[in-house]
Amino acid sequence: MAEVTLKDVALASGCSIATVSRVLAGTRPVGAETARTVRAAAEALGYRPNHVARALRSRSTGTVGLVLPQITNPFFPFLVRELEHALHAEDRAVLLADCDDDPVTEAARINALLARRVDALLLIPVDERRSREAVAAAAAQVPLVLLDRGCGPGVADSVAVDNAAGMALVLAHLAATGRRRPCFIGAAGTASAAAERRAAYEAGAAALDPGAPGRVALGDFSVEWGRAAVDRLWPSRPDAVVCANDLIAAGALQRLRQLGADVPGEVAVTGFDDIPLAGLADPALTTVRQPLAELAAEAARLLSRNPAAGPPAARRAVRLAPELVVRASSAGPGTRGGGSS
Amino acid sequence: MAEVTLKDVALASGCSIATVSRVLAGTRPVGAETARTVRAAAEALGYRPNHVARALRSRSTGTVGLVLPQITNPFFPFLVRELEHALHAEDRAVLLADCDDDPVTEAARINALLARRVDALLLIPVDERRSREAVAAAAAQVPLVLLDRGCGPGVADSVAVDNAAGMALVLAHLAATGRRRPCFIGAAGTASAAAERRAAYEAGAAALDPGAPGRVALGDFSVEWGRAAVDRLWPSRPDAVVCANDLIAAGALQRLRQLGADVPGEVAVTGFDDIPLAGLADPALTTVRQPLAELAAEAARLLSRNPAAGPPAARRAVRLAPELVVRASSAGPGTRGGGSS
DNA sequence: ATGAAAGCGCTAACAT
DNA sequence: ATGTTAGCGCTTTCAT
Repeated sequence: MAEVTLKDVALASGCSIATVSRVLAGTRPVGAETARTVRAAAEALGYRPNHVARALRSRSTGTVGLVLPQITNPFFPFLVRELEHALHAEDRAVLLADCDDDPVTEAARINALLARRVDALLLIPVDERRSREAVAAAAAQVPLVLLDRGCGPGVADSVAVDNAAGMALVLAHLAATGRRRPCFIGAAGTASAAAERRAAYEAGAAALDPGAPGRVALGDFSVEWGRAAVDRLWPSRPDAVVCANDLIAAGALQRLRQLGADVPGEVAVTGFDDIPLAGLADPALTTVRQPLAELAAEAARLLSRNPAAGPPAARRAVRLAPELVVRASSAGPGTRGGGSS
Repeated sequence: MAEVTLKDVALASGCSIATVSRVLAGTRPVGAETARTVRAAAEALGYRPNHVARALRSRSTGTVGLVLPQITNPFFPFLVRELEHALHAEDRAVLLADCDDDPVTEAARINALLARRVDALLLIPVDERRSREAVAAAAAQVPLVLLDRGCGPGVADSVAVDNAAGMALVLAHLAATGRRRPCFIGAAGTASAAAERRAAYEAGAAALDPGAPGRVALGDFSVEWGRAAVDRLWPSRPDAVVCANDLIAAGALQRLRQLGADVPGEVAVTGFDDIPLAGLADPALTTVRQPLAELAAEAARLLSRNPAAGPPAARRAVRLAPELVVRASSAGPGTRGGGSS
């Protein structure tokens, strides 16, 4: 039951602990014969390397911190899963921190992870502005990649979906299916997803209808806000309700139904993100699917970029193309009632 | 930019590193005067303890592993959030592992966390039987608490909701609102949530209707299964569809609506867990709410139980009482149409 | 109350 | 290719 250490393996295999270390860590060339002996001894004794000691000596914990605003936001668990798999695949462990959507908690969590000597930080900032200081400080200490949301220019590398492209897909689809009076339910604030989707709507919708950019209601990314916003926008009788994410769209859908509106016959509803809820809504939500696995892979790749080579490499801002998922909530106006897809 | 160590603080404050350690870790009595000086020096230099070195020396990483079947199961993120907060509150960090619902991956993840020297393991087993071996082996090495699902008798301490009590609440509610022909859509397998909810339904429903225990369909905990199961059970015209969790209930609701059934007028539908989807469904789902914060707190408490005291303390199996949340999907049969609650 | 010194288990120079 | 020797930064005896 006592811990088996390198020393034990060295004793058992009749060579020095340095050699054993080299064999087991594969760090230097080693005699084929010795290697076999050592591995056998390690196996026999049930040796398990002590990552803590290794980390202290090598100054690398093999651990990355994952900091996110709220794990309960239904969009994040999928991202977390992909990240966890991508990282474990290269033998890095994931220290998880949930910030409760609060920049102060976020700063505390970042510090806690830094104190634990994470090799790198993967971070979805709580707030574009209020997270900046803590994020910039952290980025000065370890490689840091921003995910999904930005945090001001030049703070760190970032990976996100191309929000503008996604919104353009939605608007093109609505135009192609004959919608002419769109409106937009978005989120206030400067978070990149909120701002970019809003800006893209305003830019794209003007081509459809000069009045469209005016039909905008801004709140937060919640179901409740989706419901409330419909009360503000429905009186202007839009034929499409473009929502900044699926939660808002779910709320909008619910409220429209309560008001007796015919979706999609009278009015189309679209979301963004393609969380599971989108497929379950009635009618099922047309939405924009984020390339989660690719986002995760790209983030992991960015983390592994050797930061020591050459001058402080320019920040990268990777944007990945999303995909439109057409479901019943935006079926052509002629198609009354819609079916589930 | 170089790391500030205890030695630097000792030099700056003119005392030994041992004293500094004692001041900063609050481990032993120390002169008030010295303490002040040391703290000032630490502050001035921006000293940050190195948890890795501390862990190597003290044989405690201050880290607990959280192993779960699938973070994308919508029930888990809430539990994860509560656990994260409970643990960070006592300065423990959380290493997250997602098992992709696969016992083999689960075993690998457990080993990875053990190699990282987690102080303890919080684990939601993938499978009652197939997880047992790996879990038992892990429990022999570190304190381990099972969450939400069991893993055979006596393997480890466990914390879960009282599934039988929850199901009894549902059946009592249905009986009180005049339902007489319930049926049950559950999950096959031996996972405790599946088995206990199923058994409780069968026990409780027999009192309502001798034929009820026969109207049971067993699949998995998914929306798809909920949909499919309705096709099997609806022909027998139940007046209540009791589901083993909210995902199943969401699927059942959707399919019933497609078949033109009137919920709740003609048939009530109930879920279990109270995930956010439950409130969003139409009609909103009557369900059983798990006391998540209490479950998390209890799990954290169990982890902190000093395992070194006395004989290997008997395993604890803590069961917490759930709460019935009545919504529109089970409004009395007379109340046609229901409103959103 | 404080200091000196010995490691925790490992990797990385430096020898050989 | 292998062994020897220093530590990584900290906590913890053991002295004083």
